[in-house]
Amino acid sequence: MKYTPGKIEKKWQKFWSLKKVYHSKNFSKKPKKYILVEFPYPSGAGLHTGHLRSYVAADVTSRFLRAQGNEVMFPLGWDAFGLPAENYAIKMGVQPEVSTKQNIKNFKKQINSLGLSFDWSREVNTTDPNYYKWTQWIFLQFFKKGLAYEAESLINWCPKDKTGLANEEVVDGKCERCGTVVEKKEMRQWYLRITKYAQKLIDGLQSLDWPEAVKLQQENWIGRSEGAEIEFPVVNPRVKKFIILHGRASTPDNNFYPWLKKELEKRGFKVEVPQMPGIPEPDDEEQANYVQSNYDLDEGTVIVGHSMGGVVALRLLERGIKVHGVVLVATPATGKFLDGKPRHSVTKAVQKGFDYGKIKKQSDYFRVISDSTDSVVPHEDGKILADNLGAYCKIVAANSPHFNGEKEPLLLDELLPNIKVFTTRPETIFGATYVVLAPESPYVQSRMKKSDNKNEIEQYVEDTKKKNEIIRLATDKEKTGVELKGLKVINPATKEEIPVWIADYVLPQYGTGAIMAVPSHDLRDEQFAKKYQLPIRMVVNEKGKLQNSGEFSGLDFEVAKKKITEKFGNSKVTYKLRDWVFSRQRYWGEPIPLIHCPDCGTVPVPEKELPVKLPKVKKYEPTGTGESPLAAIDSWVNVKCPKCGSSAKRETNTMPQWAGSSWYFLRYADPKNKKQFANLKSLKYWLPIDIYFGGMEHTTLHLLYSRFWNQFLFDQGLVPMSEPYKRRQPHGIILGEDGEKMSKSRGNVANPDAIIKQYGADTLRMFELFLGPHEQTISWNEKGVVGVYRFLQRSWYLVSDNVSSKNKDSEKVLFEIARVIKRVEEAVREMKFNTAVSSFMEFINAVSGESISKETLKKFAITLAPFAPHIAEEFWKMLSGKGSVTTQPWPTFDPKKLESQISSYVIQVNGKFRGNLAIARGSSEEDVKEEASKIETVRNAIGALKVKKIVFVPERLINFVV
RNA sequence: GCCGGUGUGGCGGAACUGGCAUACGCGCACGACUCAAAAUCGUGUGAGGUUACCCUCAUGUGGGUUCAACUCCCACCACCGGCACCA
Repeated sequence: MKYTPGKIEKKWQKFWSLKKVYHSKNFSKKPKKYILVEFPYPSGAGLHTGHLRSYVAADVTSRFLRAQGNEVMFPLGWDAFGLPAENYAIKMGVQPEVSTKQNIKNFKKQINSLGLSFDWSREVNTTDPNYYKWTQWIFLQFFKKGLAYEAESLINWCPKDKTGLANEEVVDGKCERCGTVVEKKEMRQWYLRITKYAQKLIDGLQSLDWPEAVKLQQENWIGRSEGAEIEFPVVNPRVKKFIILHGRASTPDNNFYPWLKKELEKRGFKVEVPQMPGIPEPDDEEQANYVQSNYDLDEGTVIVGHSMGGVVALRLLERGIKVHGVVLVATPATGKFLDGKPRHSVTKAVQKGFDYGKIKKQSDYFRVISDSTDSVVPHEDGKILADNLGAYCKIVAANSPHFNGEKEPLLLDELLPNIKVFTTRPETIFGATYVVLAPESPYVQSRMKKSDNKNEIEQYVEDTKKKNEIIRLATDKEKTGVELKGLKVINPATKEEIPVWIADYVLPQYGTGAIMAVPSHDLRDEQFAKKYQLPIRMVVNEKGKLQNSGEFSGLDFEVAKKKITEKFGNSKVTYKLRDWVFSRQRYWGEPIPLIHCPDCGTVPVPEKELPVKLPKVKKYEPTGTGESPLAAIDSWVNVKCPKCGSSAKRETNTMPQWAGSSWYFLRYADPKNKKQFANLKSLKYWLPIDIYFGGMEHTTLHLLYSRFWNQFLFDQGLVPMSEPYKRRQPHGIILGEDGEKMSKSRGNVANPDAIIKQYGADTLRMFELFLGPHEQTISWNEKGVVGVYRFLQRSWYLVSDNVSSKNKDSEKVLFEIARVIKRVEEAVREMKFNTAVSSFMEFINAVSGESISKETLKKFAITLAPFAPHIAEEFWKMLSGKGSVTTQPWPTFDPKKLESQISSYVIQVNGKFRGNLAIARGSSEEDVKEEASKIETVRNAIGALKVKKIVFVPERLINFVV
């Protein structure tokens, strides 16, 4: 009988499917194992050898664990949303829905042709509305907890894919998918606040059984660094005095006034807080009179007017008083109040109006600060004032509504402009000889116009915008920058006035977007300082002791770091991780379930209306304008606000491909649930995942994102564990035969179908494992396939030649079968599948020609089944075993059979191999020594020399030292 | 630059806890079967010296520890992967 894989494999695949042998039960009494492989996106190209790496390994593991008596869940599904699927549909000129369905069908066929033991009863598909309903639902939980937010900012934009990208999707300044150089684009985008979980994501790694390399890579990506934030006050010699005008019913002793006075005085300014007349219902003119006649206001004065005090400040200027600056804090402009209570004096004062034309000329600058949480004065009033005064209006969240807190630190920032820097080396502050701002820094924007070299700065900022990420981030590039002339800051340690520069080597999104430059102890600062001839001062010597550092000189740098941080700043931890850009301007993704209402703002779609289904459209190509194709579908976009019922519009951006894959492993536990994404009881039974097989390339993408989602869901009490993946098993990349990455354009993509056709799935499976260690990168080389095929063929003859015999096992066979079971068991546990295959081959080589029993052949079939399940089933049938080989318990072996009665000793002289000795097990050192000494080669090696010492390792080795 | 990893025959690779380096497979050579070929089976296959037996040298390089090192320690080299003007 010949081995014909083509015939037997189809048959058994059908059998497994019909008998549902791989379906796993919830709440079985057996111990559970959850084995997971990364679910594929069903591309048009079909399954490739890269997929096989983890699928086959995970399949072997699953089958092995089943045989060992576990309830094993080994599911698969489809990650079918996203750019590749959409691009493929565009290319084929069909709807993504259609091509996706087709591709899934094809994939499934290929997967089944490999005999993989997936539990198809748990299949999920991210594009199925019953699935993405829950993706949307989870998104809304993020939204409700303030972890999904909308912001306008510079993001990475891929001009080819015509969509925004997350930071993780940009590799070397290029789009991770298509390799196009990304651009920076100012866009409104949805973000997930993954940065809030930065620390948790680092901490969680500790307890996981993951390869160190993977943990490290995630840790580096999150990029925690400890340092300090230090403020460098801006020099403004013209300001001598502050006068704080309190609000309508206040006194100088309440609100933030005493605190602010103290803070300003600490910095050497004169501060006055007049006790205004006429409270609680004052007259603005009367108060202005009082201030005018009792206090000196001049061009060195800054007036801080809080609420009604702001109105008085404007009145003073209207009268012709000149001051240096005016800061209006929560100052009313319309006379309307949010709480509806009347404040007649204020309304009366405001409604008289102001002569803004005149007022504007009386102060060098105006600044308006409103509180977004104000419960009295609408913050829109601030905008009105700012417009009229031509000033910059800042809307912030005050410590206490209407700035009624005892401390309002944001005010201090406004009154005393300073540049806040982040540094990991605060101990070098005495060497900070200049400060550098990122060109994108908002401070540069507001300061630029006043600068002495305005044009030069504007030009530099413009130039920076035009540079793409690659050029900007090239480290070998010569540093460039311009000085912000007319601006100086004070080094808080040395009290020196130092210059402020703008340079693109400082990045806007890290730290505070500003640095203190210490050219003596930072290479980049040094390059910059040398080019622009800025001073360089050594402050730490080679032995790590401070010098030229005032009272800190002589201290060890570690000690100084602590002390200096305490004295001049605050310790601060920053992360490189950035918030996750979560919207895409493409069609084929989950619609973001939000509605924009002109009155109510952004309103979530009510839960019972989920899923927000992706509408069917004719044109789904990207628009390129930064808007999703969905925006063009009026009938879908226009809806009623769920809160107030007025006309509103749907959010038209879709989610990135990473959304559906961020929680799919939870759905497998309870895939058909209509009321929840999965019930807690099922999750408790199955999770966490025992082994997660997948690629290294997902370490800082899917693996990080899904841990974040899971941790969030855990915090909401929706999942039972904070970490989903107990053990991670990455695999090496399979390169093409030419040693290059497999790609269609190179034409080096290996097609598994051809091998299956020629040699069968069992050969392909075992060959794939035999190629090399699972974690290692390997080149696909089909030459070796034949070796595995020969092995299966020899196994076939071994079994078929012995089925009808009544042989007994020879001693050798008993030893070999025990050995192979043991070795395979160990190999699977340690994921050394290549050596498992070797063990099988050695077994076949060793027992050919031996007398072998049916019992032993059955054991062999069960052991082989995880690797080559089809042929193993056939063996099982031939050997008249009952049922399926896949449901047989793992064979046991007698460990005593492994201990031969004869020990083979290695004989060494001076550590060099000189011969072997076969001697009865348990022989004494004396006996071994005597027998060994008789061997000629050993005698020759010892010769006339004297044996000084004998090293004896029982049952293994004897070494004569001469 | 920083952080990981890997270096073993012609090739893919194995070697437990320091104990016969090169298992297993490919390839190659020779032989058997055959009219012949393929397939299959058998034998051999690290390098050099020696026609035998045997000796010497070999696990990226140089050193060290040890009776004994692919394995442990130190220094260096090469390649692969990740991060990277991250203050």
